[in-house]
Amino acid sequence: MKMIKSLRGMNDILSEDYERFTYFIDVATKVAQRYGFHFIETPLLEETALFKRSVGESSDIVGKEMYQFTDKGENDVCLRPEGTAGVVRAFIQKKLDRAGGIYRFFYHGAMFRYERPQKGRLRQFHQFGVESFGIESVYEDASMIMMVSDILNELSIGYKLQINSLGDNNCMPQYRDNLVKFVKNCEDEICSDCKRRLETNPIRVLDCKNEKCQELYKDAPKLINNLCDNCEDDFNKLKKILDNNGINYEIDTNLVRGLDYYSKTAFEFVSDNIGSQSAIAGGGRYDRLVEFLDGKATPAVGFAMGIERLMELIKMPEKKRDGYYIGAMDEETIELVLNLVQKKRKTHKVTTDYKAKNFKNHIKNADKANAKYFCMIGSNELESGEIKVKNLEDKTEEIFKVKEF
RNA sequence: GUGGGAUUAGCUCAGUUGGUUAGAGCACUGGUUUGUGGUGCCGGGUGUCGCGGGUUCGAAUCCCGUAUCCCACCCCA
Repeated sequence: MKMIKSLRGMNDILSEDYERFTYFIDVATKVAQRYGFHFIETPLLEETALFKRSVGESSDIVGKEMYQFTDKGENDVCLRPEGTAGVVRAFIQKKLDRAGGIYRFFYHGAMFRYERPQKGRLRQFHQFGVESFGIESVYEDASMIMMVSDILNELSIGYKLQINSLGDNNCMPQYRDNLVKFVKNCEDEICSDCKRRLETNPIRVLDCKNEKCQELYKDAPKLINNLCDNCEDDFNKLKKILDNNGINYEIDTNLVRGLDYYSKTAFEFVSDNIGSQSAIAGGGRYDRLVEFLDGKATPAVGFAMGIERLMELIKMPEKKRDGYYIGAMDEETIELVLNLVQKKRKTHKVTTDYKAKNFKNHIKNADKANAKYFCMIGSNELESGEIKVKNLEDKTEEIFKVKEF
């Protein structure tokens, strides 16, 4: 019979990986809560229309790169490819846009994209993200960047921060036209990918990997030099806040977003240590998305980080010995041992072995289990009613009465 | 979707121009030094050589297909 394996690009997370995984979630959760964010859980499955509308019909994304299917009720549904759309939908559905005020959410969970897998790029992967609603001020953008920085610092992950401004309705469309005009002038020389981008998503020519194209675009207009007053003002403020808080960054005029609802602040944290899929966190302002999804216009900003990519970069804190190991030396003491184990488990981590073994074997087990305290029960202990408990860290021993242990 | 590399023990990997019975380290496991630790010693599974075909007297080795992983591109919400 053929062995059943997990689907392509879908991994199990266990043992060491799981420890790293939960360690990341714990740290990120703690930091997000310090910034005043609250957990939100949204469904893994949503109506396809939600993503169609938020992402737009433009590129390959819809249909080609989403897990889309018709369910038994004939609904066109989709496994969520990202977290923002669902959170925004929930925000609108709970009428928080009408209620007014400030709402800050964080989430983490599985996302699904039907792509060809690479390292740090799976079909089922996990993201941690936050979304903030109701704040127009660029200070929120800045504090979001600082939040990511805090998380990465606590995990001892090195990074580079890149920022850019995407402009808004006033300046972006005009800039796009100018860029298209510029690129059309050298259309004969650009690569075939860029020719296609010119039609589908012109801004994306800016981060083309072809060296020849980059050479051609060297003198292309830069959005950063064509921002309207409001956008420029905010971008300057952002830089100032980051400077004031000792956050290093570089301005990457080629850092772009494909989708229409993004505006103003865009940022990305990248690592040198994980190959071409180097972005470990990305975010920005999306003041238009709530309205796109039929809510009342609400300014918003958020970010998401890919947990699998971060996992290989996390430096775990040193493991400490923890809990007890209790072993039986003779057949007749096994029952007593198991009683003590159960009693102790009300308050501590306890490992044991169901077989009577000699001292060496037990202490080996204790060591493997990374126990902090070690005790053994044999005929001697049965007679005296006393047991020795050894601290495996500092090698001291203490004697307890069995009843009081 | 496009191009390239890989797949042998639980893990990391050897494996001769195709030749008889398939290798190391670690891990695992049994015994043992008869009560104080990451040991020592003796022994042991370590295996459909990714899967399916083909060539051959004979395939881990050569050929074709396929799956998965890795690398780069596309895309990146």
